[in-house]
Amino acid sequence: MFVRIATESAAPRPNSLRDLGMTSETNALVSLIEFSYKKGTEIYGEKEPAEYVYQVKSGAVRSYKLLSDGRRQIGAFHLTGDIFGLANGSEHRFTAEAIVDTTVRIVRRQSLEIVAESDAMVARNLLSMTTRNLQHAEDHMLLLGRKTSLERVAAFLLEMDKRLTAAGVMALPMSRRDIADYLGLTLETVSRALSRLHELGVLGFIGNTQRQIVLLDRHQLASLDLQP
Amino acid sequence: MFVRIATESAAPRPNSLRDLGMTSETNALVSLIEFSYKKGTEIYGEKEPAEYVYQVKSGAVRSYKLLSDGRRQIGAFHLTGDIFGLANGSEHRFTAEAIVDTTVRIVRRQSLEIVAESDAMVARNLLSMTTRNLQHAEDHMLLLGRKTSLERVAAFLLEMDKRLTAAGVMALPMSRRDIADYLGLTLETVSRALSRLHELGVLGFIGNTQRQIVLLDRHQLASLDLQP
DNA sequence: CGGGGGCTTGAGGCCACTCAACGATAGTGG
DNA sequence: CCACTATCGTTGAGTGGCCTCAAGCCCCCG
Repeated sequence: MFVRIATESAAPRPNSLRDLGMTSETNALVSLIEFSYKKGTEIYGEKEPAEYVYQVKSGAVRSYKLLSDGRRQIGAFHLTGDIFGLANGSEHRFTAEAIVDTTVRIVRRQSLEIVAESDAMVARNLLSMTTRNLQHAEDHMLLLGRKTSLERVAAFLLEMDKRLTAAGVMALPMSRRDIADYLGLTLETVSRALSRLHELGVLGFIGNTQRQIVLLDRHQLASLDLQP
Repeated sequence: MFVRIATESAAPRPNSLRDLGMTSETNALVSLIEFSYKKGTEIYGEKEPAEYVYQVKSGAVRSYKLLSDGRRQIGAFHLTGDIFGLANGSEHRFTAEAIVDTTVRIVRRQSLEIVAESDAMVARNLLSMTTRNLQHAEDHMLLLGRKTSLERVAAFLLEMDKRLTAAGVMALPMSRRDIADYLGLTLETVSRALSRLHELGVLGFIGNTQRQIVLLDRHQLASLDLQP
């Protein structure tokens, strides 16, 4: 599973995983290590003991649950900068896989807990991160329970737009199947919805791969979603 | 909205809301007050400032989100003993309504936060409660995204069985419509699924209302759900 | 006792799923 | 360098599970 190991570069750039666990004095307690995973490999499995907390340095990760017959529900995508695997509890509740070649930083969960015990700010950060995850799950329940396929795809595009658009174009790392399993649809339905949005002039495709999307009309897209 | 006000009875019985915020010394800081809500009334609304945290003393509560066209997704039912409204963040993310006549205990959110600042155990309890809520939401995403109607209803019955069965019979406080909006279905589909489970001999109805259910075959019900 | 809300059941329709074919692309090995 | 293959995405045709609409029953409650 672990493809490459490298100690972190010496330059102490600020980053959220460091921010989460470290005031300057306790800094030395927690070491940040990097790991790389090839496309498609598992980072950890559901029910495995949660030994580490992860932050995406580059690449993308999917967290999912499986039913015994293979139906899959992706709970979240983790993109550059995101922290995941924070399974407060001894076991992971999702399986995490690299969607593309991915490098992560890790810290031992235990060392975080020890620091949190004495540092109220660290404890607050843990809580606010968990709360953010909870809020995402709550919004996603509404999507999965009550939205139409077009609304789901529109919501997905708006979410990704906020998180990974660079220079006006959104380079999706995940496949149609991943999107479908995130939105509770089939890949064909996702494809049809994207084609429909293309016809409507809401989005355009760039290049010959279908994973680079440019949003032409965010306003119309937002009206196709429907939050309140 | 507030129907009746009563100060808590003097006898200091242990209860989780107290456990959450209190070590014996700080006890006096946080006062527990009771409020009662008539069936169908709102306890708080989505986007309202979250001033209080609640615990159900008796009755039942639904937490839900609405889309602008009226589609509703219930995120959770809160039954006797449950703590809710812990919206770590300044605004509530759900609307909460009393399903039946309900009495709750409340504490100011702010007083909890102050205590948490100095008491690591309280902080840990806040985090573990939020984590429990997150876990529930994660499981519910799998249900909403990937399970069939029969699997959803079976899962619902098993969940309620764990939480409110007394003397072998489960007295559901919520209507078919509430169940449907919790499971991402229509009330007719819920009704049909229950009828089907009745035909299969998995459950029986008691009395002339349809809300008292006795589970006759939990094993078969569990096999109709499907977690792993 | 009349009215209304909650529940069940049936008939029909629709949206998303299933199954299938096809084109395009990227990776593989001769 | 070029088949060869596997993977990914799109699109069409047909099906089916859940939704919609409707009727009727029962119970509660005024």
